[in-house]
Amino acid sequence: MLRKIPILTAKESVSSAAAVALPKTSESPQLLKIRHSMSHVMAMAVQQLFPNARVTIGPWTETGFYYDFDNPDPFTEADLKAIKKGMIKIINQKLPLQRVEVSRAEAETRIKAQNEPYKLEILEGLQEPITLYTLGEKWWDLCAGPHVEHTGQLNAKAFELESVAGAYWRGDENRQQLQRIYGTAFETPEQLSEHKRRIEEAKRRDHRRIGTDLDLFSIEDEAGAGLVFWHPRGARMRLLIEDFWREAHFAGGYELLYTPHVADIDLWKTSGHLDFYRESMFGPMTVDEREYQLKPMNCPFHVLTYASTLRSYKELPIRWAELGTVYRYERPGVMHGLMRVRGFTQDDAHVFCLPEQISDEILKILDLTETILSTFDFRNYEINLSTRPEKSIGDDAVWDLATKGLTEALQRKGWDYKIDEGGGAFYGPKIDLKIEDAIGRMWQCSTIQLDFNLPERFGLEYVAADGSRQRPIMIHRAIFGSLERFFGIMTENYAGDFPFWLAPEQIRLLPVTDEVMGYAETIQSELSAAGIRSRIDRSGERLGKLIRSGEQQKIPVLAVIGAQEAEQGTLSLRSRRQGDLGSVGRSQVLQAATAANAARAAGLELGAS
RNA sequence: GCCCUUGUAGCUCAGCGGUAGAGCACUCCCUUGGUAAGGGAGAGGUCACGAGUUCAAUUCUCGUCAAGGGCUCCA
Repeated sequence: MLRKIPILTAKESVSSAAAVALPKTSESPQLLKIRHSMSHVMAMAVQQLFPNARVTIGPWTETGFYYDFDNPDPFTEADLKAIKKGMIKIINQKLPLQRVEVSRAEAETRIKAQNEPYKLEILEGLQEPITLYTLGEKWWDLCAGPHVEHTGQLNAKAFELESVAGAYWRGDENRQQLQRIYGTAFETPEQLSEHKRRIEEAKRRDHRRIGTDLDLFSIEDEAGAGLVFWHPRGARMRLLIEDFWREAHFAGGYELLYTPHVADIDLWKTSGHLDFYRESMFGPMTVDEREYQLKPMNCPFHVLTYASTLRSYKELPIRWAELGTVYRYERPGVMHGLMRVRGFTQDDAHVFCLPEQISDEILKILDLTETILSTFDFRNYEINLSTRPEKSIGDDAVWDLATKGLTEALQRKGWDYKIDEGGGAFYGPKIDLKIEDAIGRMWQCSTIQLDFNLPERFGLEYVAADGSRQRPIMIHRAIFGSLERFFGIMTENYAGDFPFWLAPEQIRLLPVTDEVMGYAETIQSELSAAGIRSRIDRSGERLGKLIRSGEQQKIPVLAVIGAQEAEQGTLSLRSRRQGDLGSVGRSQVLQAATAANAARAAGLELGAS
């Protein structure tokens, strides 16, 4: 008999294909006009309602538009409603938008007549011809366009004002704080509702929500902002991730290090971090009249480890990795769940190698990166190669060699990449990798950076074949970046529906009656002995409730145990990803679960019984 | 750090100048129930923290801390 079970397929769990496509602004010339014009309509509506509001800039963004105002009073939610109404009125009037070319002098006269100081400042930076757009007869704005021909081409049912936020004039925090109103607009109401659906979807996946619901982690007021508490379920997942990470690194020829959490502040003077990042570091502490610093980076420690003995060229490449927890002072107001915290764990590694080894080493890193990320179902990447900036150290020959090494490795790997000319750090070129999640968002996690600076500062050497002392090339790399942040991204990618191997509780045993509790306990100890994470639901509720709780907690496999199962030595399996798996022998379940863990699989593979 | 919003039970939220409520979760009792909520009872709150106004503050004002949306920043 077929049962009606809402089944989450593997496909759905990682991607929810949308029927309505939502182009980015830059991908649709028409949408660009709509959004750009919409911001002008909004500005006009605002000035009708708030005559004291001064206009500044109002560009489109990839997902909508905004306009920054200088207004004596902050805008409220109620104001947004009124502004929206005003916009609809303007749209319905089908006002023409017309491009007008004027001389600088005329533009200046017109702006002064309207008392718009910000516009005047914008004008200073413009070159002739100066263009402005009129909206109807009374309102106009300095603008290069393009715009729709008249507001009738804007759909009054396909736009929304979304939020008010503070923003600085010209993005400079020392200048006037402005009121920014964000909005979005589409060609059709269907697109708008799809846009809203996606916002809801992102909310549903929010790792902060899931972290609380599934009891994975918390951040405690009493302890301080940006400091993460891993609860047992989250800690178990983190451990699984770390175990996998270690295994992959040993297989990739790395050795692991453990280094201290604090060290003499001189280390950070030598490394140069103190000069550059003092404001982003936790303050120093004095012990025995010596100043110590909580570590914001692991690299100096790895460098010291390298320097602890004389190295031969025969030892290179040296690959050392560490899950190193670092602390950085983040300004209040910038923390965000696990994504931006003050204490986090870098999956940091440093490779010390010869110049001619660069290409091979980078390729190995790219391979390892792919191995690790794809295990979490991140398979689409966006790669950037950043080259030498103007202000930088090291001589041209080394930069060329290094950049060539990175390029060569990317080509050998067969990955497409973009070049960010001059985007490298002052101390070396780098490769950054972004991963795409299930709903199309890009997240930068992995980074591979060459560093000519630290080996220099710490005087690192190796003895070359000819007996001379040479400076090794140093590569910094992180794959997850921050373990905390990656955990957040991964959680949102899976929407909390973790693959079988990673779930903190893999199988929940649901006894139909108390009579089968003994059998359930036997199964549970069998599973535990095999390293499979299971629990018996002892709440004593009816089966329907047990199922509901299990599904709400996103347990990958629910195993119903009744008199029938106890008698036959089976379990009735219900998988979140695979649906009803029917009645399965206990040894077969054990086998399949063990195999799934070993293979780090998303679900169980049950052979014919 | 800056702008706006918020902070009431573990979670989601209601409430209000006279000292506290709901749903879910939790505990106990009844029910032994077969694939997304069985019934009943109970416990649980310095209303974030500090100060001020007031006869009286969870409620109003100010400050602090934290969270959310942005801005700025991010080795």
